[in-house]
Amino acid sequence: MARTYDPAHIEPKWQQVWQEKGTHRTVEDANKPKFYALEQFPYPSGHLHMGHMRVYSIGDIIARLKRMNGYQVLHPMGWDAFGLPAENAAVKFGAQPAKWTYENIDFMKTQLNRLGVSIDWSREVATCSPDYYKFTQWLFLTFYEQGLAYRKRAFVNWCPECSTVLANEQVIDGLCWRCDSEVTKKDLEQWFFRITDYAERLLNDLDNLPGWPEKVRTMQKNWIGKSQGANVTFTIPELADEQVTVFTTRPDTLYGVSYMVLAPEHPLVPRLVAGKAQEQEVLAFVEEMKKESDITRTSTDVEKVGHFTGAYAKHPLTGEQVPIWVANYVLLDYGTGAVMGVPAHDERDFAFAKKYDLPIKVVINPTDENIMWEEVGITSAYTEDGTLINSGDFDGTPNRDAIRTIAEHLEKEGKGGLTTSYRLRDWLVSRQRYWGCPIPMTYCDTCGTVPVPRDQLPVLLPEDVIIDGKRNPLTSSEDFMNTTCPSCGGAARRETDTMDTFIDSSWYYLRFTDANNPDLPFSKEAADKWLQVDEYIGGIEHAILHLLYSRFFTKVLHDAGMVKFDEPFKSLLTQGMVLKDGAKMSKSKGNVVSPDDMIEKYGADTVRLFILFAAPPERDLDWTDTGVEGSYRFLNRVWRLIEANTALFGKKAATPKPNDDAAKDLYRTVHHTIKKVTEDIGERYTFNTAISTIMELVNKLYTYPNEADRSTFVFALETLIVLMAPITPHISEEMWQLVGKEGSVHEQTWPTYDPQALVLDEVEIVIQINGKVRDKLVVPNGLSKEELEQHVTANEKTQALIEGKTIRKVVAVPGKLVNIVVG
RNA sequence: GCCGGUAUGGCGGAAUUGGCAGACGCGCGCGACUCAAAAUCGUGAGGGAAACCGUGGGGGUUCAAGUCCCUCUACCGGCACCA
Repeated sequence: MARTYDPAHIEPKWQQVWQEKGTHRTVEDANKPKFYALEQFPYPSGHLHMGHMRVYSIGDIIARLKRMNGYQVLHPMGWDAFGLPAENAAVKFGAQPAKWTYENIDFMKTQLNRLGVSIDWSREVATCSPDYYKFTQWLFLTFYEQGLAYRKRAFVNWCPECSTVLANEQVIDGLCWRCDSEVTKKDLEQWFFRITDYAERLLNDLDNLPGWPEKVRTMQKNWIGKSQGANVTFTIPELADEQVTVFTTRPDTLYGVSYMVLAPEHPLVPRLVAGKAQEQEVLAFVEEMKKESDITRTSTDVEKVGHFTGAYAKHPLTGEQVPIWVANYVLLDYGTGAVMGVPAHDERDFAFAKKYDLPIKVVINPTDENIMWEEVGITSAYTEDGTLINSGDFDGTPNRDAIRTIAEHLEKEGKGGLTTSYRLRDWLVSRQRYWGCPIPMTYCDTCGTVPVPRDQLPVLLPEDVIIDGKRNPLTSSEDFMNTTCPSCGGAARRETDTMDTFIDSSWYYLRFTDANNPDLPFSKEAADKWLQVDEYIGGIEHAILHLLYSRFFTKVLHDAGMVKFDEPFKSLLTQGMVLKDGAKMSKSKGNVVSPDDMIEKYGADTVRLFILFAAPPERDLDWTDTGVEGSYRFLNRVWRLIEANTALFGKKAATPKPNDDAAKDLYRTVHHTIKKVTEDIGERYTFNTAISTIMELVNKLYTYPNEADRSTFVFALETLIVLMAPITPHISEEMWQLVGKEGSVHEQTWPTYDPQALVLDEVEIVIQINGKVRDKLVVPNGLSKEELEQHVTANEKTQALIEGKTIRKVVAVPGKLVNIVVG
């Protein structure tokens, strides 16, 4: 009686066996090469969705292949467990954040195991566990000691909905990354990480990451936003020659300056307007601007608004009086917070000058032209290259050269020089929320800001707090707030902000290498052994946030001597979204496909197979019910093939003796399949084509003649089971047992192909006439160009095709084609 | 505006180094099995009667272009009054 394929029965069975035998434990074996396969760990929101299924299926197939290929593989999993949803659950239905989170983790862990993912759970981490966040605090202290964590008062991004501040990276088009509320500004004293110190390295080292998608590297480049130019220092005679510096990318236009603009928040503004007629008007404007977010203020739709301060600066080279303005479009925290206005050569400045009737002074002529600007007038900014005019000693210099020469001249005079600006700002890491890692700092009236010593970590999150979504919850715990100063022992106050959860996830990949170390975040030895992560898999949504922060962390820890590498992720695979009917799955659209339902109906192997087959990993994948049916059908097809032939198998591996044409062909196909699957899964990550090649093998096995050699047939079936093991682990294990093999299929050595076996005796050659396919011809393999040409031109079929025509040229490509050009 | 990516049958996609475009799968047609259906097995198809035409449009290089070069278009994404 034939057994039918029953995933509901075999999948839980093998999952239990693997767990009991510890099959997925990390094997530490110095004789083997290492491989660190990592998927971005999930936030424990409650349940895994199809996107999770996809990322973990991709990671698992890679990890399993490497294991069978003789690598020691680290394939761990954890939980990005701090975050606002746990607090929202507390506000909404009174849940305790910790309890809510750990219950979600339990459930999602079950889901992951049901997918058959080969995870070493002995290294599991949850960022909300004191065992983990103790070391997040430990590392915060490292940043502090390195001078990279500092506190400053600033206008920061504030999300009213989340009642907390946000980093620049968390403001997307002026909206909060999590809740899409409009972000406003707030003047607060907050902790920052000095990521701008690393801007240049974060930018340059992108070139050392060939394993990253171009797209992600470009996004990071854009975000860092390097801009080369010059600082130019003006003086203000009426303020006792106080200096004010502008940043410009066009120092070559310095002689064309007709005004200067400061950001409204620029510290000089109140002094410039003091006692002037403009004072009231300007200060009112400044107050108005402080309320607006940078995004609204500098949006392209918003009109440029400026006010004259009544004050003048002195031009550093000409000594001319330059009127000083304030305007909405100048930002305090980019460049120097001040710009020079050159209307003749900048479109924005031109529009501003026209609006406020400021002088326009031309200082660049198109090369080889002598335009009489005074006569013809100027109707738009001239932004092309050219030659300097009206520029003192620099007249006649090509403007490209003048960028450098003018900057160098300024430097000699002590009035500026070449410099670089970045768009990247320091990372604001404080959050006014409860469910996060407490910042290990205390404030003492006597000693000031005092870090909590490492031997007093962790600073535990208190439980006697009020979470109402309004105030900072930690301020509601008197016990937490009031502490003693670690330095003088006197009364002190604790920092009540927690850290941005992106700090937790900026180092978890390091913790996995030494997850149970009680004394250190990780040992240098373990980190240096396993890092870099050989393949990191996750969504494109972290292209800037998590991936930039993690790179920054790694560089800081490298500089602190804690690790030898300075980039964490050698290769990055950004998987596409899982769509249904061409749209993102969402509850509101009602197009959500539940992984649990699918696994229940078809089994995890079918889900994995479909996910990997339906699209290459980096593209979006459209979930189709008929497609899943097809994958299920294929597994049934394989099952029946094996089941019907179990009697042929012996305990020992089959030794193929291909001695007839069908067997020879099958033997060659098996080796071709091994090669293709090995390369597609192991190197190219095109799992879809690996699977299609396996399907072709199965199709061939179905048409294999009964009278052809059995040993080759069994060899093919055995190889098939092994090749499927990384993709569909449960059915492969079951079939391995079904045919009487010993041990686990997952402990088998990955087959290697014999290049000799791929060589054909005869090959089919395409015959082209003038580049068009006209016929095909079977010729012996291995003919040289000349032999092939001779062979084909002498052939009757070819003769017939070219009859009556003159051969002008013959191009022969061995093994492929012969193209005959006739006149 | 600057930067990056993508474009192939009815659909998902393949073609890795310039060498038979459309592998594999879905869907569809036909056949076998069946009283019938499902399941399964087999089989067929890019368009066109054909010459031929076909990889977003136009041009080019080449014996040969989905693949290389130029140019344009559409869509997706990042940055953006960034000085």
